[in-house]
Amino acid sequence: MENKQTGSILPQAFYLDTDVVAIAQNLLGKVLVTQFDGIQTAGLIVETEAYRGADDKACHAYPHKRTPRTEAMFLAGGHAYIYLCYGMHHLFNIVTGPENTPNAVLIRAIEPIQHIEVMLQRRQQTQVSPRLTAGPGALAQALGIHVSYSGKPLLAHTSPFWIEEPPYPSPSFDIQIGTRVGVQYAGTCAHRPWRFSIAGSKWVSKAKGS
DNA sequence: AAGAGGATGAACT
DNA sequence: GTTCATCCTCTTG
Repeated sequence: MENKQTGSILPQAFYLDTDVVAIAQNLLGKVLVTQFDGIQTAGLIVETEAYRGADDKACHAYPHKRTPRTEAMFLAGGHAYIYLCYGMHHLFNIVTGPENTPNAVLIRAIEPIQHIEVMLQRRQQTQVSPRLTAGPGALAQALGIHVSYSGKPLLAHTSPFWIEEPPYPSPSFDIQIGTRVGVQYAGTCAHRPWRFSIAGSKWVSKAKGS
């Protein structure tokens, strides 16, 4: 029942890199923290996907297309892009690159770290298992993330969410590379190896088409 | 104004 | 492996 505050928040500079694919890899092993109603829940990022608005048909903002939904992706790196998928799942993305560069990293799975009992309650589960936080819709629900927070920054402890360095030196890991899930409509872009996960982690989602 | 489909997950057979 | 819940967004007319 303690709110650990040991990690340091990643600065905006981390998110301003124009290479969203590199950032997607660099986010593995970092800690995603959310804070709602004064209670923090957190998990280690173990699976990500990169989306690039300029030339990636799988990206909602392709090709640089502004709509009310994708507007948040045009913010500077270090903001959240959250949208509702299939009418019920809130998918959490991190905007990257300079302003007006609609790139984002989808967080697909985390390893629960903090206030797991709160996550279980939000998910209406009783047993801790990968089902708790494996998959973008699952982890968003576990962390209390809602589309109404789309466009919020991740840069301060006053934000609803942010990303920290892990509180202790994390062991080195290999990165598993694959194709993104559920983007078959994107033609050849669907074959891009832009899905990354921590090799061997049991907290990574089981994807159908990869 | 209307319709199709989606960066999913759970519960089935 | 298959079905389907559920609703917003975008495209088309």
